[in-house]
Amino acid sequence: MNVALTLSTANLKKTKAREAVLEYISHAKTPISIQDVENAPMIKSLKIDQATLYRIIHILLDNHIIRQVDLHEGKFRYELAALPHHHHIVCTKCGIVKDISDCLDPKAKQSIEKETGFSITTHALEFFGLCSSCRIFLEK
Amino acid sequence: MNVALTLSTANLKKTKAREAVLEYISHAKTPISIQDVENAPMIKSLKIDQATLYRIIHILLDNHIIRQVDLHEGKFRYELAALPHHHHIVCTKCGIVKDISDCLDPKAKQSIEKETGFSITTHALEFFGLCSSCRIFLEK
DNA sequence: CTTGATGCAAACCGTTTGCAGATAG
DNA sequence: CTATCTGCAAACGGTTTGCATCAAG
Repeated sequence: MNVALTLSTANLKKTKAREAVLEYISHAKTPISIQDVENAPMIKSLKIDQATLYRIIHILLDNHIIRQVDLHEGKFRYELAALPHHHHIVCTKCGIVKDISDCLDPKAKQSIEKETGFSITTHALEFFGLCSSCRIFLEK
Repeated sequence: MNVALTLSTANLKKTKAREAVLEYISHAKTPISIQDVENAPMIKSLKIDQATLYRIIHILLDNHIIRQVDLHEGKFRYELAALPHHHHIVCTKCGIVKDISDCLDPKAKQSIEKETGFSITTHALEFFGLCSSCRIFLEK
């Protein structure tokens, strides 16, 4: 992804902080938390304030450049909004997160809308369990 | 549900605070938050400390009397563990929560375990949208 | 009588905010 | 030059903790 172009397309001022944060998120292999962002060497060296990081994240969310992910950790994570729709599986021991391509049967949405009278805009689906390494470790 | 019996079956001391909290949760129609618990008149009149409420909730969780629900609100909710497995739909405008009976195709679990190498212990599925009242209100 | 439950106060973590000064356009 | 982005510090809401006291068994 072209970070500078993405920012200018969204009419956002190009600043060192914004470029660094977006650069970091766009290279992440899993959804990342604000804490991950602050600890990234690339960001640390710029000494960006935590409040600024939160503000940048909100701007990127508002402009649909990133999306929020909630893996029931008591904090949010973020990933590029351009990624295709998918879900996540989390290891409850080591915390590793993997993407899942599988999704709901699309018929489910309609039947739930009918059942509840809601109009559904989004859904979230998270799986929890043990990754293969943790499972092997626990079996010993 | 018999609150006193539930506590004694789990070898938990029967106290006013525990009985009141469990009584309250067992009559709730939707998953409730700690804040809901403290604001319930029944609980308020007993002047139970917030720290105590959190401790009671943890004990009930540990003993599988209640379960944690995460509706992406930045806080947790709780519901009776004895309720049959189900999911939730949340109105993003007014916050109302409804239960959903629908669930995943059970085949999905196996295919995801195969795809990822994880052994899945739980999953969570949340729907977000507008309830019928809020939708009507917004259309006007 | 003894273990463990409670109240109180302090602290935690993730997040938001107000304000003054810096900087992109 | 002006709008807005940033750093700093303070505060927030949800949650956890240490410690002394109290009550269930």
